[in-house]
Amino acid sequence: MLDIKQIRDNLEPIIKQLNLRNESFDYLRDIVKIDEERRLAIKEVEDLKAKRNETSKKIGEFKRAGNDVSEILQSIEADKASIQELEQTIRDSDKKIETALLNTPNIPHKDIPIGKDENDNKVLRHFGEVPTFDFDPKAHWDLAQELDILDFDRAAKIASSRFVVYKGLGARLERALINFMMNMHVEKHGYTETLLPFIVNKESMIASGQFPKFEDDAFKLVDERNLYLNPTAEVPAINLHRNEILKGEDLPIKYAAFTTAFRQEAGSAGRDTRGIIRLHQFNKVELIKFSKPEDSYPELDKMIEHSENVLKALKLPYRVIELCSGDLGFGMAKTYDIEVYLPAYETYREIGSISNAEDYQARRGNIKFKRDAKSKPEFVHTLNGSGLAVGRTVVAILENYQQKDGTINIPEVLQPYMKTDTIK
RNA sequence: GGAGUAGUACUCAAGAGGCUGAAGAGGUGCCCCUGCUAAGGGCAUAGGUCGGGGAACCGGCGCGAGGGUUCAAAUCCCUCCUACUCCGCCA
Repeated sequence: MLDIKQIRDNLEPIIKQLNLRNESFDYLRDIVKIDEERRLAIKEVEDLKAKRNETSKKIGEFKRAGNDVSEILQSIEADKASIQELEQTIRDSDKKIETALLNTPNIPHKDIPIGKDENDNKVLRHFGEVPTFDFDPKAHWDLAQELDILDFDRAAKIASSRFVVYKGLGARLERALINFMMNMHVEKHGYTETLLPFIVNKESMIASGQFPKFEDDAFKLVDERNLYLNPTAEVPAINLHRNEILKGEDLPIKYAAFTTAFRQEAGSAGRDTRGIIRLHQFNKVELIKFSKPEDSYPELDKMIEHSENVLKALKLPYRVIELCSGDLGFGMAKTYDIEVYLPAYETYREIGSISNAEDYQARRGNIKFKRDAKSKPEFVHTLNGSGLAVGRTVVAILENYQQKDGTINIPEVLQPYMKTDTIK
């Protein structure tokens, strides 16, 4: 959420910067007007309340002394209605401002590329060699079918389309990757291991920025409690510290979280219908940090390095992209995508995304810190990054490590986890 | 799922509508006292947020959360959340 005070003081620059997202945020001008009226009403009602408090005190004193209070009572009778009326006005304004702000995305960082859509994203760097094959490389779904390690038909029978059953060494590869990634981030990169709820409530979805804008993407439980299937570990992890004031000395706080993610893929009907690139359920290892504002960009750089290290260890070719203003996610100020090369697609596909939300989620979730015991609480900055999407990593391994005979070599670092060097 | 109890500041805890933004204790901090330590004594210790103001400061809200009754609510009423105990079910 953006700060209404900041908007108040920098209205035009903020609108200008937000408009780089290729939407119009001119409505913020009206919001600022409502905010002005609201503050006038607050001043008025608080003065009335101060008067009422004083009068009430006096009534107490009079009664104890046994004096008549009817005259005093009469003197504030009219105020009661005014207070109620003003409070209603304030409530209405609050609601309008809150709704607008909850639906307003984060301000893009001033240094990110300006652009319309993903075509304007900026490629920052490449790693690894795109593999060359002396045969026609197959798509992962064909490889998987021949190896009998993925089963889409039975998954559809059990659940629906966009689910998969992993089988045999396919299942073990998924599990190996989860363990490998978690171990790396915990042991080498110093993140604290967490295992979080896979179901989250509405407050958590709002704080992390999924709601109210993207309710259609979530799986809602049929239940009066407003519970949803976790769409990304970012949601439960960010909410670990919702409504908390952290100690400055504890920052940055770094969590690594494996979760299964559930998504409706509402706007993606017909896209990536084959294979396991886009499923309703997939596994992901996620990195989350809570940092001091001044540290968040250096921490972002470290985080992207941590994500890249996974692909480097697996020896998978990838590139790093900086998202332009038009492609930037709702709650983020700056995002890097990591895209892995997929031979069957003859292109790079997203396998991870690393972002700095600055204080946007912190403000929604009321996550603060104190520099020391005496100082005023400030909002933290929150960062999240994939470390990585496990299913897509399986795709990348199957496709990049495939052999002419349809078998798959296992990357060296995974062999201890797989207890084999080939899937055949 | 049933039946019950409870949620007050860092912790424990008092609290029957006005004198309670909250007794008391512990803890913590500073000081005094002793050669050092222990013990003892004194003082301090509600945060947070919103509004006004250049600021000092003033004011609103606040006793799990949200509503309500009242001139006035920690205290009365309603809804919800959480924790605990017992029973039932269960990996």
